[in-house]
Amino acid sequence: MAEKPSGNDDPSGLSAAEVRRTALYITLNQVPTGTVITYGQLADLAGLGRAARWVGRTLSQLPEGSSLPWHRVIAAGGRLSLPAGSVSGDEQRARLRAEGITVQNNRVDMRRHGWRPIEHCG
DNA sequence: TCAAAGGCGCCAA
DNA sequence: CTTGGCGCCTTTG
Repeated sequence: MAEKPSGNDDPSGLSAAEVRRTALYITLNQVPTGTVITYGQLADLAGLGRAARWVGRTLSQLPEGSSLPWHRVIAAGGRLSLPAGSVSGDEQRARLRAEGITVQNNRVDMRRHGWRPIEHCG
């Protein structure tokens, strides 16, 4: 007992980094269609605390077969972090629009599409 | 083991 | 709108 092999100490066979990344994928998968979420909130909901930066980087390094709604992840205030004109930026706008989300000037209405988990007191 | 750098979004002025 | 600073987590030597 009390063994701590440097590398992976997860009974599931997943490294700590893998678990974190998986948590992010799962949380991102929880985001319903036609809804958007911010990096900070996604990190918080994933249990990563305030690792908004880490989330942004992880999403930027997503594998080709992730099939995750990365386009639903935007910056705070409902602003798109991806610049219009870029491949991912253009695709993000197209996908959001295809889901019924109106994007104007790199801005999305969090009031209408902002994901609200259970909290309705506000 | 410890230390430092990197990278990115968030907030403020 | 632009710029600066912040703080945070991850990764590497």
